[in-house]
Amino acid sequence: MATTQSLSTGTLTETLKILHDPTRLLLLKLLTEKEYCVCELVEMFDISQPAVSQHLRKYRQAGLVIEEKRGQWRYYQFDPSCPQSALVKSVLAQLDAQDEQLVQLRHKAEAITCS
Amino acid sequence: MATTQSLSTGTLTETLKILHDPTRLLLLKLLTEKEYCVCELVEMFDISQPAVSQHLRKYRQAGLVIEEKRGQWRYYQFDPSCPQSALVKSVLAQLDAQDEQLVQLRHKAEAITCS
DNA sequence: GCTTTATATAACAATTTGCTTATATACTGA
DNA sequence: TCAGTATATAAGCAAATTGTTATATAAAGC
Repeated sequence: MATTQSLSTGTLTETLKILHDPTRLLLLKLLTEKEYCVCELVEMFDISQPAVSQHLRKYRQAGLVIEEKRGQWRYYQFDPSCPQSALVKSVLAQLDAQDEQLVQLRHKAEAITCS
Repeated sequence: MATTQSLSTGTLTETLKILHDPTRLLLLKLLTEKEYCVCELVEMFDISQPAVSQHLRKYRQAGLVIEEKRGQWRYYQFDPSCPQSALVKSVLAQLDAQDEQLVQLRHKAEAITCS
């Protein structure tokens, strides 16, 4: 259950600005479920590797994700302790669990292993 | 208490796209509290009348607000029965009730009467 | 050290956004 | 009917966004 927090208009709208892109919203939804390696995400989404990298950078700069370097790879996951956590969770909770795009992405993820 | 609903990625991101603008977010926050006449909003925000009108149009087109014509004036308020209602409420609930911009707007509102 | 693989950054084009000013529409009251 | 007030729409512009391709960086393994 997401607790209510107090965000300024600035922080709130900055966070919404990041979430409003469909690709990025789905990306973050996945990152709340488990950690993903960048190369897995690149295979799952129909955009170039730099595009994925740039989306992740936005999340990194906003402090919404945790990045972990392991060997050649970088793993990302949602940071549940970030100040915007309650907002992000309540927004993502509105997403239909059976949303076609989301289901398709999860399906793709199953067939992919990084390394 | 906002109930959880199921929105598609499309509807969800379209709604977030509307909410991510600071002016528009504050505008909608006010419209959830009580109805406002356009001319009141124009006096309260430091933007031109067409700018306010255009923000309201976005909300109207997204089905988030109710418009009521009374005489020469048009009154707007948030439509709590819209499909995105739970999302909107949970987003606005994250806004600090003492947010400086919000407090200032409410203060301005007190000094304004339309007609 | 060189090559391969993973990832980030830079530079750029197309599109979208949020304002502005100018103008149209519509209601009100003398 | 005309003038004033309220609101919407149109046109135009600067800034921001999201993708692309090209390139830089860094780790891994031969």
